[in-house]
Amino acid sequence: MGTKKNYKHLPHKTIERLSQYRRALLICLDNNKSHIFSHEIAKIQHITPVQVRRDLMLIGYSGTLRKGYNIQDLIDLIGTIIDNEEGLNATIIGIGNLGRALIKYLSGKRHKLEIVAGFDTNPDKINNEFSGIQCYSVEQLEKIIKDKDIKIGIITVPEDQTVETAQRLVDAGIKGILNYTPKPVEVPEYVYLEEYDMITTLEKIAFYVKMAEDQEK
Amino acid sequence: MGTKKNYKHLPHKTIERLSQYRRALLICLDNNKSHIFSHEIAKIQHITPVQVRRDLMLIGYSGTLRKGYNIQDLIDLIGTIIDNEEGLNATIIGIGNLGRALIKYLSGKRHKLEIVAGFDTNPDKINNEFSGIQCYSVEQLEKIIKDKDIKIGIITVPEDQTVETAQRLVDAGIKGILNYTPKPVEVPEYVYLEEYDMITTLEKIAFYVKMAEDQEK
DNA sequence: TTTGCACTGTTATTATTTTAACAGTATAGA
DNA sequence: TCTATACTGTTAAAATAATAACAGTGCAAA
Ligand SMILES: NC(=O)c1ccc[n+]([C@@H]2O[C@H](COP(=O)([O-])OP(=O)(O)OC[C@H]3O[C@@H](n4cnc5c(N)ncnc54)[C@H](O)[C@@H]3O)[C@@H](O)[C@H]2O)c1
Ligand SMILES: NC(=O)c1ccc[n+]([C@@H]2O[C@H](COP(=O)([O-])OP(=O)(O)OC[C@H]3O[C@@H](n4cnc5c(N)ncnc54)[C@H](O)[C@@H]3O)[C@@H](O)[C@H]2O)c1
Repeated sequence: MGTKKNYKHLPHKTIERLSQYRRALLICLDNNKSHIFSHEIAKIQHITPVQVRRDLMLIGYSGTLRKGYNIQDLIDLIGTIIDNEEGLNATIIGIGNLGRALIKYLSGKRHKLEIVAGFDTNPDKINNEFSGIQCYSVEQLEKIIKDKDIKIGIITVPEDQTVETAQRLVDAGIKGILNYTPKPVEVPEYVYLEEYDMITTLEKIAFYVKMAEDQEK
Repeated sequence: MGTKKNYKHLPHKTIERLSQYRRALLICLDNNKSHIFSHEIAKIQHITPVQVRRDLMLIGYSGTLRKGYNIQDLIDLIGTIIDNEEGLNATIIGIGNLGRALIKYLSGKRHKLEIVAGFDTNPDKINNEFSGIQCYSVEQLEKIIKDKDIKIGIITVPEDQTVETAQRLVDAGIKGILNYTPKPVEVPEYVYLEEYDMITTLEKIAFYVKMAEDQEK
């Protein structure tokens, strides 16, 4: 057993929750709190206190009895686990409605995970800034990904441009892709891919709303 | 054992995948295909053929040996499971960048799950249409939710308006909420809640990209 | 007309994730 | 100083989800 934990074996769901815990903790910190109980975190995240404690156990963090967890320490520890020490650069391809919403939301939020460029094909967008992020022509995609050492690409182009865009990102050496278009993409196994489609979430909600209604009858 | 399946006990993950299968199938239908194999569906969704077959088994659908599954039939069956027969109306609160992206994406896509109204506080938005959807003043929220029988609310207001918005939706009788703001909300147990924050997804990607890099060394 | 193949459908097994149970302990108050 | 309380940390059990194993079957080619 070395001193360095192997966070490699943390459950996927724990990784997701750690990110969520940190966001909640940052808000608590703003409210001038120094400590927080597992049941308080749990309430915010709609989960059980046990699950919170178990996650924290897995990352080897200990709180103080009757005081709870030190918020700043926990934020820092979560940072050492999920952040890349040197930081990780990301880019958004397609500066339309969705792309702009995401840029605006992310810009300046995370210093270890920064949007450092946007790309578009529309001349009206190219060479303009959006929420402080420069938009480049897609023609420069490969060059700028290399120059700025961009590792993560977020795809928000029109559906019919998705496959080509993903391929170019992969070829340019990107390591992670977040695809928000409804067109699923294929990537080599060494590229980490996540896809999100709101319709899945909405239809899931619709299903459970329907189930609840059927129950009533 | 009645004739009607009790889809109530379908795994949550299966529900999500059914929605995804249907989206993929609709695309295949456009391409003039009549049948599809489990391994074809699997490829699109980045899962295994076994998982596809298992999901279809759970909903009681049988394909044809050596021909695969009838696409139209499967689409219809998935519809009877996840759609509400009479349709389900939804609304988006906050017609900013994100709200507009979502409205545009959803409008006209699903006839059983329709966005029938938008709400905003900004006079420039109110009484205008966005992708064919009328935007109303939030002052009319309760009235229009009742009049139009809206069951699902999508929240895309500024963060500091989230809690109040959610409360009003609940009070107005909404049954499902999809919260896209970074502020977690609390709702009664009879309201089905989903929250999505891109930062979770991005930080998860960052984590696995980092892990992959550490591996290389 | 038989054999191999390429599929589906189902059961069995394993892995992952959540929940429960409970032991341990510092603090506050009697 | 003792005891109840309100927490944390850990192990055990249960629930959920994914994977594997394999039986069944009809077509196609020989
Ligand atoms: N996953 C979801 O929940 C979700 C929600 C809404 C929209 N979407 C999808 O996101 C995508 C963007 O939606 P939007 O509303 O922002 O659309 P949009 O039309 O407003 O934006 C698309 C942008 O991409 C640019 N573009 C076009 N081709 C390009 C290329 N080859 N390279 C780079 N940029 C290019 C366009 O100039 C435009 O600025 C669409 O595919 C849409 O279906 C997904
Ligand atoms: N979950 C995610 O991944 C994600 C991504 C991007 C943005 N966001 C969040 O989504 C929200 C919207 O982002 P945006 O970029 O569209 O912001 P925006 O400022 O462009 O839009 C917000 C809209 O809400 C309206 N509004 C303000 N108060 C309101 C109220 N009380 N009721 C109804 N409407 C009201 C505003 O007039 C505006 O039109 C923000 O909270 C943002 O943080 C989430």
